[in-house]
Formats: sequence, C-alpha cells, structure tokens
Amino acid sequence: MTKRGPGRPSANTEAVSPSKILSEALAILDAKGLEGLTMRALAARVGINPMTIYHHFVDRDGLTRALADSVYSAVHPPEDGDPRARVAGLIAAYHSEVLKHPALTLAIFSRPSVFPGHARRITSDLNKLLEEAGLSPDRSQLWGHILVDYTHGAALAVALAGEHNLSQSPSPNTGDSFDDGLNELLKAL
Amino acid sequence: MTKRGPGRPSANTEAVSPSKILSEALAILDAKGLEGLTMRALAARVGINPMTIYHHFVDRDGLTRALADSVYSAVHPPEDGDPRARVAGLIAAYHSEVLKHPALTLAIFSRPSVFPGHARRITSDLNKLLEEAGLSPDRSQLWGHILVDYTHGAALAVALAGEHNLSQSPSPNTGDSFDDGLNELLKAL
DNA sequence: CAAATTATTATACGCCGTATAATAACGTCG
DNA sequence: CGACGTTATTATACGGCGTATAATAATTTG
Repeated sequence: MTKRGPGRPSANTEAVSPSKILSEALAILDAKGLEGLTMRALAARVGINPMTIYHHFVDRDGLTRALADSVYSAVHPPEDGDPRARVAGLIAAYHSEVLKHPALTLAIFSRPSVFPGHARRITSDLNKLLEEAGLSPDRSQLWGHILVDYTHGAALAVALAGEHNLSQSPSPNTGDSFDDGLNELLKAL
Repeated sequence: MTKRGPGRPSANTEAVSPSKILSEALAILDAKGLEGLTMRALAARVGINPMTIYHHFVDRDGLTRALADSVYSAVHPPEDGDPRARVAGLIAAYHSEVLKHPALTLAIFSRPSVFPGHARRITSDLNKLLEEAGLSPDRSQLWGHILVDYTHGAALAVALAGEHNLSQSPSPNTGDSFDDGLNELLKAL
C-alpha cells in the first residue's frame, strides 16, 4: 500500500464511506473502551488521515451521535402482542443494545449533546404504549420515566463494570437481574 | 501578591489544604461543568501551580474520587422511623446530593474508577434496610437494585439536562417527578 | 477546456494530564 | 548550632488530544 499524498482520490479506488468509519469506531469502542476511541486511532484503523473523518462528521460528538443513531435506530416496540408485553419488548430491545456495547452507553451518557436524541424517541414510544395499555396520561408519563430511568441506571452499572474489565469475561448475571427487576416493575404497573 | 518561585513555602504563609482544593474544584464543577474542571484551571483558581495538586491527590481520577467522597459521605439513612420510611429517606438524601451537583454526578458516572466506592456503600445500606423492612434477602437485593438503578437513571437525566444549560434556571420539575416515581415504587415494594 | 467543487492529506495550534527535576523551607539529630 | 534528609512547592517539558487552516488533486460543471 503506497502512501498517498493530499488530493481527491481517483474514482476507481473505492470511497471511504461514513458507514465504514462508524463500524470501525464501534469496533474500537467495544474493544478498547471510550478512551480508546480517538480521532487519530480511528483514522489509523480505517487507513485514512484523521482530518478525513471531519468530512463525514462535524466533530467527535457528531461522530458519537451518529454511532448512537446507527445502533439505537433499530430499537422499536414489537408490532404484535398485548400492550404490556410490547412495553416489556421495547425496554428489552433497548437494554439488549446497551448490553452489546457498554462503552457506547458510557459515551452517550457522558456527552450531553449525544444523549437526548434516541432517549427522547424511546421515551415517547413508551408513553404511547402505556396509554394503549390503559394507563392515564399522567400515569403513563410517570411510569415512562420510571422504566426509562431504571433502564438507564441499570445500563450505567453494566457500562461501568464493562469499562473496568474490558476483554475479561462478562459478569454472567447482569442480564438476568435486569429482567427480574423489569418484571417486578411491570407487575406493579 | 508577588510571584513565588519553587521551594517549600515559609511557615507563616497559610498552607494550601486539600479541602480548599476540593471546595474550589466543586465550585468549578458546579459553575463550568465537567469540561471546565481541568488541573490547570483548578490550580489557577486556587492560586497554585498545577503540579501542587499532585502532592495531595494521585491524579485527576483521585481528585474526582475525593470529591465524590466528600459530597456523598454525608448520605446516610435517617436513624429513626419505620424501615420503609428510612429507605425513602436514604434514597431521597442520595438524590438530593445529586441534584446539588449535577456535573459531579456526570463525572462519577463517566469515570469507571470513581463510581464504585460510594454506590456500593449506599446499595449495601439499602439492602440492610429492606431486610429490616421484612423483605426476604432475595427480594431485598432485587429491590435494592431497582431503587438504586432508578435513582441513578434519574440522576443521569438531571445531570445531562444540567450540562446542557449551565447557568440557566434549572428545570423546576425534576425533583417532583423523581419523588413521584419513588413513591410509586415504594408502594409496589 | 477552464473553472468550480469535492475529497483527501499536511501542518500546526492550543489545550490536556502528568513525568521529571530543581528549589527552598522545615525537622531532626549529632 | 550546623549539617542533612524530608517535604511542599514550582519550572519545564513530553506526548497525545481535538481540530482550524491551508494545500492538493480528482471530478463535475459550464
């Protein structure tokens, strides 16, 4: 691989796509944690100049936002089932993505500008589902907050534990204890 | 104030105490958020050389740990009252400190090495209280996790909102909605 | 085919945390 | 009381970070 100077690449060489950058960024995040994901490290891994990333994303926060979008855009409530089961399904889907990428969770939570987007949508989905389940608007909002806050708190615990021992075997009970708590909450709902 | 060169300060000049450094650090955190708290900015505010901080704290994480300790060491369950009320009191005390220093919450949550200390103690206090309230050990642990995770999730929401608009008027409903959720959870307990 | 646009790289700036070393006052002990 | 080790501080410097600015070369457009 000969070194390339500055200038637009010729058309036959395949382009550096944003999605390639995102997937490599996620790989670094999963492997090395939040501190391992630097613009320079990402560029090196993709094989491009650090500044090229800025052509596709406004800045580091923009990159993280895009990363969060790409991961959480798949989180939706199941289409069938009784409303209560759909609530459980939505939270479970959300939590499942969190478990897959603990360091991404930490990145989202530690950067104020990254957080709101996906959390707002999921909260609003949840509120709608709770109303469909027969709760009053007030109680839907109350329980929406309870469930989302509980999920975020649990996610945080997982993310922090994960950062502490990257590349060690994951603690085997995180998923179960979350589900137990969620079931208990749904009973009270 | 004449500039001082290197060397130990004379005895009549009052010492730079760790607690002074901590209180100024907390002031910066409250005023400028997590990103405003740098070793250099803190040193400038205290009026000392950045490296002097390292005489009192091992590194930036150590400083943050000490900060968290100084704030959260006052969080304990009330000594009287029925066990359920003491649970509520402990969680409320914890949450109250969180509300006072949103950026500290964020600092704790984003640094894996800072988090565990105070959270573990509070969780263990909580578990004991729940057993005193008559719950089985299993259910005490389950509800301990639920309550702590809920509190952390809610704290996170406050912290992130606070970082977004530092020095603006705080959102007036954060405290109430937390208490509403907590009451609902305690009913189900 | 010239000019504008676009995708990339090169260089550099100002921060950051902190390692290392120098310095000056203090405490100890003969 | 003086030598000397200890302690609290400052000075300097290093490597890494995000990213502003500018140069460069291929493509697209008129």
